[in-house]
Amino acid sequence: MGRRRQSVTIKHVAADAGVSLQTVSRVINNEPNVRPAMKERVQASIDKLGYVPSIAAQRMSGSKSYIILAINDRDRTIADWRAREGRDWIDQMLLGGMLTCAEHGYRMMIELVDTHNDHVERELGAAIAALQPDGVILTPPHSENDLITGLLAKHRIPFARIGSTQGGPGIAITMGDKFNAGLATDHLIELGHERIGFIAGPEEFSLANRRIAGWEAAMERAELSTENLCERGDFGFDSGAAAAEKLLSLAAPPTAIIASSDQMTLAALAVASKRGLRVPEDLSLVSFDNSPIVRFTQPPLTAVDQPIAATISQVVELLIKAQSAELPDGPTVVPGEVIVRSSTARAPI
Amino acid sequence: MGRRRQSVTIKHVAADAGVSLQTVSRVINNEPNVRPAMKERVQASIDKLGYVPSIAAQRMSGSKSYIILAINDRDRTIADWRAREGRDWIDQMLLGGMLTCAEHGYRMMIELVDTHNDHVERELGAAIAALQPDGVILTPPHSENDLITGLLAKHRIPFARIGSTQGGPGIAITMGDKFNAGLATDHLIELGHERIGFIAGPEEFSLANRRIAGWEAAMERAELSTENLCERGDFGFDSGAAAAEKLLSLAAPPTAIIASSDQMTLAALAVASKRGLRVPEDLSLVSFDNSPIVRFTQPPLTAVDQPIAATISQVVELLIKAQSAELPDGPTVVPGEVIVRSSTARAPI
DNA sequence: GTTTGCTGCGTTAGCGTTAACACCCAAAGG
DNA sequence: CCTTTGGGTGTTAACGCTAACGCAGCAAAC
Repeated sequence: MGRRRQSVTIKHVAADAGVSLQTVSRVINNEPNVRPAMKERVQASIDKLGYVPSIAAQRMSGSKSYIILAINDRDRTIADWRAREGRDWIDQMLLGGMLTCAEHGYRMMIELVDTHNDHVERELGAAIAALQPDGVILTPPHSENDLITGLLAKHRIPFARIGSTQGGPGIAITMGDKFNAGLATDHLIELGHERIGFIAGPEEFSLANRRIAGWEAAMERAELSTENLCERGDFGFDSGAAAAEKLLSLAAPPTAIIASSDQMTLAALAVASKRGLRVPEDLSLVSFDNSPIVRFTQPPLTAVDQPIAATISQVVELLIKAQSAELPDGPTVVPGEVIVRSSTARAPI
Repeated sequence: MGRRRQSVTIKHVAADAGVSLQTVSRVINNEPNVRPAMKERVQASIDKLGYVPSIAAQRMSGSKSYIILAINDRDRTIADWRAREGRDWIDQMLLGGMLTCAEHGYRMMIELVDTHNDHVERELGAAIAALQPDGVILTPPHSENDLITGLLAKHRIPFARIGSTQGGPGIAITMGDKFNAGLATDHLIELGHERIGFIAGPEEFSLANRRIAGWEAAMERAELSTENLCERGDFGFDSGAAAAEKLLSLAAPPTAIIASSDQMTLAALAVASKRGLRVPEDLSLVSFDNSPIVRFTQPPLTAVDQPIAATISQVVELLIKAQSAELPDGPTVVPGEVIVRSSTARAPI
């Protein structure tokens, strides 16, 4: 196999236009101090030859890499995949991110990293060194891993922490978990519910706690008790079932339950049906995530839509800007909304 | 902004180990003719300094780019995304591909390209010139676009055509559409069905035609008629509903329907329920794709599982091998299987 | 004892691009 | 008229890595 070379390089363009390499480079990068006539001439040669700069070479000579790296948890991703459970986090992220990247001439790459691994730092370090991205997007639970954020800060790479409200380096952006949980709770309160259960996510996800806070605040505003009404799960089906069992076994069981993931809500639905409870007549359910599956359950679920794509899209814009300008200071919040379907109704009398 | 340099380069390692750059390079690339003692010494320095080669530089010096590029249709991807309809093609592809890439030290990148655009060639050309991938994966309908395959062949980049049985350059691999359709049909025949309808995909997808062929062959083997029993859709809900209406309005309506996508099957389910037909007592349904949603419908759908992840995984392996060895000649077929759930039952008497 | 061949390293010359600087020329200022 | 300024362009030297070749040293073959 012979060495495979780039077919048409900046040299060819320069030769064709009869100018120096640097002038072509200037045109490519839209730099000032090029006469319009010259610019046009070079551009004509570029178009004629179908020249596209090699990002590898661009990166080599010290400029940007035009790559935004999104870090996801490998274990969780693989688990989701095997289960084919339809948590479409990656899909949403990929699209929101990729389209926005493309608009700015960037590309997005996904890297799966093990969270529960001793050498997260090593794995991530390898990825950054190999790819030299211009920006990094951290998804939960990586977004609050100090080792990772420290590493990125040290390398001076702009990065964003999705789903984190903590201060510190990097852009913090959340999907308004507290606000959204409040929305869901208010929706149920308006329907006359007074005992509203909450199935939260695991403690290691700070968003889980923020959602609890939102639910509690809404309950407090309405002067309703939250005693015993909060259980934790791990976002998966089984844990959701266990939590729902507990809540529905209470002496005064809730007439509505908000669960922090579609899977857990599905579990609650199954438990309710097993216990002979009709949804929504006897029990109202509100889900979180609004992934595709909730439209096809019986009944279709009222759900809080998490604006993943919009969030990632905004993050990408911020990261690209971050290279020239300074980052915004406080955490950014992208609010979601409640999509009302048929799993919520007026509270039973 | 100062020029951002790679923190630890091959030079540092060479200096630390007291050897030449080339020797370090040889160790990195596992080349022969390095004494074990030397190799160990260099490796120790690499580990100590936490060195990782820059893929940009590797690519520059004429070696591989360690990037596999997956081309998807932008329009369709965006449409799926907007609709949140849970077609998890990208998810599956990403995972099957990324994990296998990672095993071999490669990375997978996704590129969204407009099919119905005049400048597909330009867009794709730009992507390969910029990225210089070691291999390209073409998904339908790109896989049968001669402009694209021609371009790749010209650039001598190994590529795979997913879902294409056509001969020609590149690796052809399909998910056994004909075989799988036969499986689905046989399943229904075994249950005693004699009038089995088929809702196919659009003609521009050759897999749609192969599925029809599989269905027809199975029907023929069982000496059953296929007359009027095949309708086309575009894989989406509405077209599926229209097709189901037609089939169920026949003088002798089918007792079972196979639809070529989950969305179309969902539509058939809705149409059946509107017409007062019970599934599976009055009408059996078999779906294609087995995406997450089919487990949560009422009843859960019997579906042909398309082994997307496994297929992409295998393709990646082939592409990586293709760089050194020659490609396999004929088209490869990865068979799927029928996942039996509750939407199929014995034919009504 | 010379030739041949192989192993195990080092040296050099790029790969395609941009940063940094050098240069020329015209217009402005003294 | 001579300087200064700065816009427009070319030249050179990296960037981090690998291919290609060079050159010892040693063993087997003639």
